Amino acid sequence: MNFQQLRSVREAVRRGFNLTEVAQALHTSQPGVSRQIRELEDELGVEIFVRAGKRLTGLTAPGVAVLPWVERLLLDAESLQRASQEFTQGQSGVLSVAATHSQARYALPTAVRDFRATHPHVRLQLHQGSPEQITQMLLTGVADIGIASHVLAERPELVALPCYRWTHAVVVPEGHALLDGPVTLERLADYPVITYDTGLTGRDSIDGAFSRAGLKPEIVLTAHDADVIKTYVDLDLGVGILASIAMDEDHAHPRLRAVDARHLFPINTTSVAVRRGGLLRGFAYEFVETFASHLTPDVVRAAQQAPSDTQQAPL
Amino acid sequence: MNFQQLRSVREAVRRGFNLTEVAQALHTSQPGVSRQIRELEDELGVEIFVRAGKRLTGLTAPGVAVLPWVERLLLDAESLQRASQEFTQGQSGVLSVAATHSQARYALPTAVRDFRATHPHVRLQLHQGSPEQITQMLLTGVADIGIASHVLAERPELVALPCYRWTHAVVVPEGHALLDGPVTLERLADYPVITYDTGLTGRDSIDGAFSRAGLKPEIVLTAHDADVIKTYVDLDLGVGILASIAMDEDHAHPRLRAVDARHLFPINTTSVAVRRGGLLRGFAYEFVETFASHLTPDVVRAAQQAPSDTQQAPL
DNA sequence: TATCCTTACGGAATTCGTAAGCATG
DNA sequence: CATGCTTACGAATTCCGTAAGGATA
Repeated sequence: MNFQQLRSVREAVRRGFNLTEVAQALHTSQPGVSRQIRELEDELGVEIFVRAGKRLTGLTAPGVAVLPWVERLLLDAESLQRASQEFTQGQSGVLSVAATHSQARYALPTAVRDFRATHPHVRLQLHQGSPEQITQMLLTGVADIGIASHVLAERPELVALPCYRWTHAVVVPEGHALLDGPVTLERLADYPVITYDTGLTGRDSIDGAFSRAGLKPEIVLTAHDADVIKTYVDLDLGVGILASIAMDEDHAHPRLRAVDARHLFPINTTSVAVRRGGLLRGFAYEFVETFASHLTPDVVRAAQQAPSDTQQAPL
Repeated sequence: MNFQQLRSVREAVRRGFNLTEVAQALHTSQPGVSRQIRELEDELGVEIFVRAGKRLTGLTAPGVAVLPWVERLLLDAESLQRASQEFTQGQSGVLSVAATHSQARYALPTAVRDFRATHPHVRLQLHQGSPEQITQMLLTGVADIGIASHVLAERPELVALPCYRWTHAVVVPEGHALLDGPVTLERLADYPVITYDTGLTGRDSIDGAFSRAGLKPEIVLTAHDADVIKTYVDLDLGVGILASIAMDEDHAHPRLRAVDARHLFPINTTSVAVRRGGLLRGFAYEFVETFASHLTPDVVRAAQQAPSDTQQAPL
């Protein structure tokens, strides 16, 4: 068993069982990949891939059993390398962070600014994606840190640590009738609503609040991000419901007014997620601490070991 | 990076940095081992071992950081092989169980008998040891399953699952004065006591009960196991305190009488421990189930993944 | 001086890429 | 017939063990 064999298997699965592609990705020849896979299969004594004639079409039962271990071994090998890079490269290297739009646009900028000031030699990579994409980036090792307001760690391979809590705000054009008197769910439901797509930025908690109140608001537009919502509220298409952080002093809008809606919708929690059992470079832990000061390197490392629910760090 | 390099590093640490020994253990030449280590160090860019001239004397700081990952990679590689053996070897293979004397002598025999009947092609290896030795055997991969009445899983690399609860019994020769009337801690403390060594078979809970009652019994003999205790009680050296399972119908003694002491000492728990995150052969899970029927394969596997304290299975 | 690690060297085994073969959609 | 995996083969590389060298307790 060697790592090239494992890499070949992992890439073969990732690239839809096309060994020609795998060869390109691994910078080697196609017969080479074919051999690596065959050799591993021989050594283990099982067929990992289903072969339809001379074409790979899927995973066999043993393949399914073996694959998680292949991926784990390769991720662990990276952790080992990171462990030594800590000593060779000091405070330099690459840090890859995946976040949803809301986080990247409103929560992360100050953390990124501060981090770049304290860690000038770290190349920071930011990837935007849906919660599912972020999960995937963490699992494949594309990203080291994931940040989203959605539960990321439904997978045992990941640990999520709560960072901060936030609430929604209602946004209307200046002089809107809703501004006269207190905002209630009932009054809100009288207007067309503009808010996030399902699964994004606390949309679930918005739906939940309305349905618990027996209300069915007319949702006229769903968007990926607060900027789009604000744009259409400005065009008077409806009333916006978005994360209040998107309307704070730094992101005020000349013609729009925000009303705090924490009394209407449940509190949401933004979490940082990392691979369970993995190792990150020291500065990765420092980035998390910059983003959420209570998530010190020790806290995050302990959560990654996580014998019990240590990951429930206090907010 | 390759597995032979990792094996060389691991063995070098285990064998006290003597590469000549390592070479013998790995069935290779000593210069070979030397090279493997040097190559890994070159690739990682760090020195793993402290060299005093031409002699290895210890681990460097990077070495300490890297070693856990080396061990984890090698254990994972074994898990991968086990995953495929499940398909090649079916219900045959080797199962290594480590247990304390008490467990091996009184609790395990029926499980072993039943397991051998249902799994005739599994070669069962039993290792006796102290709780610390059992922990070590699990960590190094010598044993797959550990059984002890002592907390084994103080280490994050292990998961412990409670199997059954048990209490102590007081053992005296036939006609002993203690048999007249109820047994209390106070009356017990009037006699010389024979019981287990510190750290073994609930000795801690015995000490605790006496000290809470403000009593200091005279302990005239401490033993590793119940058989020794019974022998000396029979010689009238004192009053025995041992696990009640050692005096049940199957292990009754012609001249000795047991008195239940569950009202005197705290309840003890015997646990099964396995490596967290590891994979065992199917029959290993079945052995655990044979030993403790509520610890089904699914329960144990879930505990090994253990995002939270799922390992607290009901008794 | 005995033990133990490193360096040097040569043969053997492995590895890998090119080219040809063949099955599938 | 274009795509894609396997087999075949030869060259290059890597690997590994023996033998010699040097350092330490």
